[in-house]
Amino acid sequence: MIMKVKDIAQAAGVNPDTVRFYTREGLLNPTRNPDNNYQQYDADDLRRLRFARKARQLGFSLPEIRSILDQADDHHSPCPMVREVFEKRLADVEREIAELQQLRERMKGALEVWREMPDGTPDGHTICRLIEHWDEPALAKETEAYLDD
Amino acid sequence: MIMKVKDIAQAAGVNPDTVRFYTREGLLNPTRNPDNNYQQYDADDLRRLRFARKARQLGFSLPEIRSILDQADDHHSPCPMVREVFEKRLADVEREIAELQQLRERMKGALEVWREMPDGTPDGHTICRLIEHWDEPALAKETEAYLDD
DNA sequence: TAAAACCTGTGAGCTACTCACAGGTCAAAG
DNA sequence: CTTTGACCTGTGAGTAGCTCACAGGTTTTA
Repeated sequence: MIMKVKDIAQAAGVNPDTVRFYTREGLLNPTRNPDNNYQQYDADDLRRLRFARKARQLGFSLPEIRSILDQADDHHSPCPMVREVFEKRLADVEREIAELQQLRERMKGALEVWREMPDGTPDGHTICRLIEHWDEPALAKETEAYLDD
Repeated sequence: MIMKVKDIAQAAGVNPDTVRFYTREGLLNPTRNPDNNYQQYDADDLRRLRFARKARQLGFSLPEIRSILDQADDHHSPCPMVREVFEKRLADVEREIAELQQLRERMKGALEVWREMPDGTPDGHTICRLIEHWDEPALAKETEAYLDD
């Protein structure tokens, strides 16, 4: 089964440019049609592409995916590494969720407060009191420790 | 009050490079010391910088912030726009949270399933069964509708 | 046979910084 | 008075993962 860029892109549900990009990045290994210089993708490439997309959904980076693919090519089992990276990613996701939830609560609180505040025209001292009266509890003591994060 | 890059950066708790970047982007309007060509920031710049940082924490983009600042310079009240963009951002954050929570559940489910799966060496048909046996319910019917998102 | 639709590679654009570089300036220490 | 170190300057590249634009070649369809 020989596929051109658009064919394999369609079969995997991605943008043809993504296929080209993954090819550039070495995740796919198409052959060449010597007649017209077109890329020729086969079933193995499709498998790799679908794998890469699934891994991306799971939060793996392209270098991680490439390294999994490379190990698989060398007949090593990449799965232990997958488990490891996966657990790290799960922790990342949990942290991201916690941060976003915190942000959401702060935004909701701000909206509450803002409901009673007038708009007001900037007067040289105030730019937008809606935002200036937003307190960010996370960033106290600004004048110190500006290189710590 | 005249401040050099490092001073204002420290006062706002940001990296000096960020100050330079914001200056390049037109968010800050320092004057020049003709003697040595150094940037001179004043209290107004500090106010703008602090405002910009707070707005960033709220999820505003730099173009949005610049437009708020510009409107404030023209003595218009930017606050109605702020309320509007803010509510959009809140909706974005809620959506992000929902997506991440979905992802987390799927990841947890996958870890459950994987606990019973052997690692297995790739055999030419299978790359990493851990990931290949991950089902993504969100992306059904891959071969159709690949341009819909 | 001509237009439409595809293919090619390369390069830029997106976001919000951060860092590196090469060279100029300035304050305190010797 | 000179040296040393810390600061300043602007520009350009790098980050992640695509996406799009461009200019030109090829294949399919009418």
